[in-house]
Amino acid sequence: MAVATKVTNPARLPEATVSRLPIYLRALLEAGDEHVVTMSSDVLAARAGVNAAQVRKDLSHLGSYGTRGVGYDVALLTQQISRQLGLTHEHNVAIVGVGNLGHALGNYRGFASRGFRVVAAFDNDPAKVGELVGEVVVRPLAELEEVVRSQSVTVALIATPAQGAQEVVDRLVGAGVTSILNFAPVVLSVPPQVTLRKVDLAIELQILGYYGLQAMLAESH
Amino acid sequence: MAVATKVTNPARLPEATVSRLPIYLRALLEAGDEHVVTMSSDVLAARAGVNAAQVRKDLSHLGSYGTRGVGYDVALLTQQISRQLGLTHEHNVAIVGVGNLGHALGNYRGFASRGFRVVAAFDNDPAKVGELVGEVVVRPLAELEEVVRSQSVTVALIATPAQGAQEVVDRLVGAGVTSILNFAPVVLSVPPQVTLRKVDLAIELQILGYYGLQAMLAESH
DNA sequence: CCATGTGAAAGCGTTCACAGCG
DNA sequence: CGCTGTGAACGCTTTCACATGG
Repeated sequence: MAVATKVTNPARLPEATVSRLPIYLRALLEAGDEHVVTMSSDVLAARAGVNAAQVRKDLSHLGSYGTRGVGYDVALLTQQISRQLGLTHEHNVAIVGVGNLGHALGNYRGFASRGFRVVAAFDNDPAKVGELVGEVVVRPLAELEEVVRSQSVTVALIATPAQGAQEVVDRLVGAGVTSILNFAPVVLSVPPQVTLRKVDLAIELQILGYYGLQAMLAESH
Repeated sequence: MAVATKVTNPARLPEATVSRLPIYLRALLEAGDEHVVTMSSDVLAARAGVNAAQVRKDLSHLGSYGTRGVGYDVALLTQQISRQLGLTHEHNVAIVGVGNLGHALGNYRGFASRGFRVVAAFDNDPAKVGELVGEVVVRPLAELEEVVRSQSVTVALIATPAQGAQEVVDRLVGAGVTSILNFAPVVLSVPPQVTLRKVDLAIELQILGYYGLQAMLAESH
């Protein structure tokens, strides 16, 4: 009934599509660097490591940015995906927990490239306060709310031990953070309007362990 | 037609189930530490952050290890999941690429706990060769095949820059590695008998960016 | 009586196959 | 003619609802 607006329609994308858009974007940026002007779904699929039909279906959700018989304009598609992902906006990031991982995150190149900027780091160990991680000075956890608010932090990376993590998350959310990436080996809860994703090395290894075992068993008939 | 053997049947588990077993396992280990003897699917679900029906369906794939009217025996279920995940086997791990991330991986506690042991680290920067990462000495990439074979490495963590990664993977696979966890921001190819999983910070951030943007748009009607 | 284990239903995601358009 | 965009088919995952059994 309702006539859907077409190109400017901010319709929700399927989750699976959202999770692949950054892969397409990376492939397109690399292609752009190589001065590739146009790309078919076949080629993009090969570069992204997925099926060509999947690429077309995913991209069709963004609108109609391809040309039949030709392919997709690399520059145009790059721009459309960037816009959808909100990479045109700036995201201020805080790192909580400055152990080995926190340091690695702070020094990671690839934030700045696409609109993410680390503006604060926190740790509850007084010995670490004052250290430099990436380009910011480590502050005590007590200053978390104040800094999150004053620096307009919307994204947080949790690199604390498991035990303190839920409390940290509650405080971050209370101070206005809306997106959280959790590296701590613990299940965290957030209110529904906050997005929480996790990166868990131990879990990934155990999954690899399962398939490794299956391969061994298959090998020995 | 074929009569399926029951408990000892090493049937393939659904992928989605495999990816949740490590979460259940962690919850069960924590419960064990708290001297919890028995757990219902409701409680386990709450601790794992999933739906109770999901827990029961997942666990039903392992066999029938619950007691109706009571719940699951924590010790028994812990043991069954560990066995399924191959955690009773030892997995020798190599880290390739010893930058910030490689160091963080090398120092990560949580390998040893469940059958994974870092036995080698490699880097092609001569300045890094000889450094200590975790408990192993960094070796030059030239020694990769020799060490993978002599140390029976089956699992590799790729923490190199994007450009060298595919070549490293090819060499690892050639030398007998069967499971790879890729941290480099690039799409890698492996033969079908090798399991490849990826952890990609830039992609995770961009996904967060999408949902963060959606939340902002929703907020302003 | 209570919680498991499981068919059945509903929901998503992927892949196919081809109509349609440049 | 070639490649996109898409309806339809298929398969996997989640959730429901309840029969089953300790």
